Amino acid sequence: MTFDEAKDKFIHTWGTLATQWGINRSMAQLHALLLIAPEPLATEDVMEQLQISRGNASMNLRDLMDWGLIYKQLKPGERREFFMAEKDIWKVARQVAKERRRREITPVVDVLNELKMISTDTPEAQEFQRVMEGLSSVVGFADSTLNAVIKAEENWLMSQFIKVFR
Amino acid sequence: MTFDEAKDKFIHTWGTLATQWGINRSMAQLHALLLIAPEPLATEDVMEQLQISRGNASMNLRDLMDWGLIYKQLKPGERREFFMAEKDIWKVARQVAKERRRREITPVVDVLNELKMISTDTPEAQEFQRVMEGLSSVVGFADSTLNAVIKAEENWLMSQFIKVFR
DNA sequence: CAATTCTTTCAAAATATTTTGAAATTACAG
DNA sequence: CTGTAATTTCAAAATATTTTGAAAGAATTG
Repeated sequence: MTFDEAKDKFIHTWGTLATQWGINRSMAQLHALLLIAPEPLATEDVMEQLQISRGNASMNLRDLMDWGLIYKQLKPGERREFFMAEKDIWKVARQVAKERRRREITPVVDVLNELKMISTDTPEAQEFQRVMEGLSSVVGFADSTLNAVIKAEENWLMSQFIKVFR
Repeated sequence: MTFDEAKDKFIHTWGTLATQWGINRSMAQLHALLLIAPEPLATEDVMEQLQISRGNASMNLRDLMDWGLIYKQLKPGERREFFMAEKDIWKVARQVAKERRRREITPVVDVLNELKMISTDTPEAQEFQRVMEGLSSVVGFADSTLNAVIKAEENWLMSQFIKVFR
C-alpha cells in the first residue's frame, strides 16, 4: 500500500466508523485529515481534499473546536485561518471522554435519580425501582470509568508539568 | 410523580438517549418497555403501548434478540410469542460490551494494524505512522476496558455457578 | 471608509434512516 | 391437507440528518 492509499483508507475508515457512533461523516473525516496533516490546513485545503462545501467545512470545524479536538492557528502575514488537530492522542481521548460524560452520562444520572424516588406501593412499582437501581449502578460504573480516563490524563499532564520545572 | 408518569418518562428518556448512540428510538423504547414489564409481552402489547407498527415491532424485537438483550418466551397453550428482557443489568452491560467490541473495536484494530505497516521513507509517512500507533494504543485501552467488563461478569457468573453447586 | 478576502449562517436540496402496512411466509391445529 | 393466526419481509412513505451554496457578516488592508 502506498502512503496516499493509506491516507485515503484512514480518512475513509474513520468517517465510516464515526457514523456508528453519533458523529457525522464530514466531522470525522475532517478530524482524520487534520490528525495526519503535518502542517495546519486552511478551509480551502480541507474543502478540496474532502470534496465538501464551504458551509459544511465551516460548521464542522467549529464543532471540532467545541469538542476541543482541533485548534485555530494564525500564520503571520496570512489573513485566513489555519486549523491543526490536537496530536496528543491521549489528550484527545480525555477530551472525548469529558464531553461524552457531560453530554450523555450526567443527564441519565439525573433522570434515574428522579425515577428512583417513586413510591413502591405496588409490586410493579417495586420492580420498576429495582430496574432503576440496577441501571444506576451500571451508569455509575461507566461514569467512574470515564472519570478514570479523565483523571489519569490530568495526572499525566501534571507529571509532565512537574518534569519541566524540576 | 405517579408510577405511570415515571414509566413513560423512563421509556421516553431511554429512547431519546439511544439516538445519541447509534441506536434507533423504537429499539431503545422496546428494550425499556420490556425491562420494566413484570410479565412477558406479546407483539400486540408492545405495538399498542409504544404506538408502533407491526413491522417495526417485529424487526426491532429481532434485533434486540440478536444483541442478546431480550428472549422469546413461549407460553403453554398460547400460539403467539412473548418477549421478556434480560433483567440482570450487569449481564445486559456485558452483552452490550461484547457486541460493541465485536462490531466496532475489532474492525478498527485490523485497519490500524494494516495502516501501521506502510513504509516510512518520508517525514510525512513517519508522522502518519506515529498517529496510527497512538490511535492503536487508545483503541487498545478501550478494548481492554470492555474486556474487563466482559470478563468481570463472566467471573461473577462463575462464582454464582459455584455457589449453586457447593 | 471602500474594497477585498475570508468566515459564518441558514433555508433549501440531497441523502440517509426509520417506520409503515400490506403481501408473503411460516407455524400450527384440526 | 386446509384454514387460521401469527410473524416476517420489503418497497414505499415519512422523518430526520447532513450538505450545499448563496447571501450576509466580519476582519483586514490600502
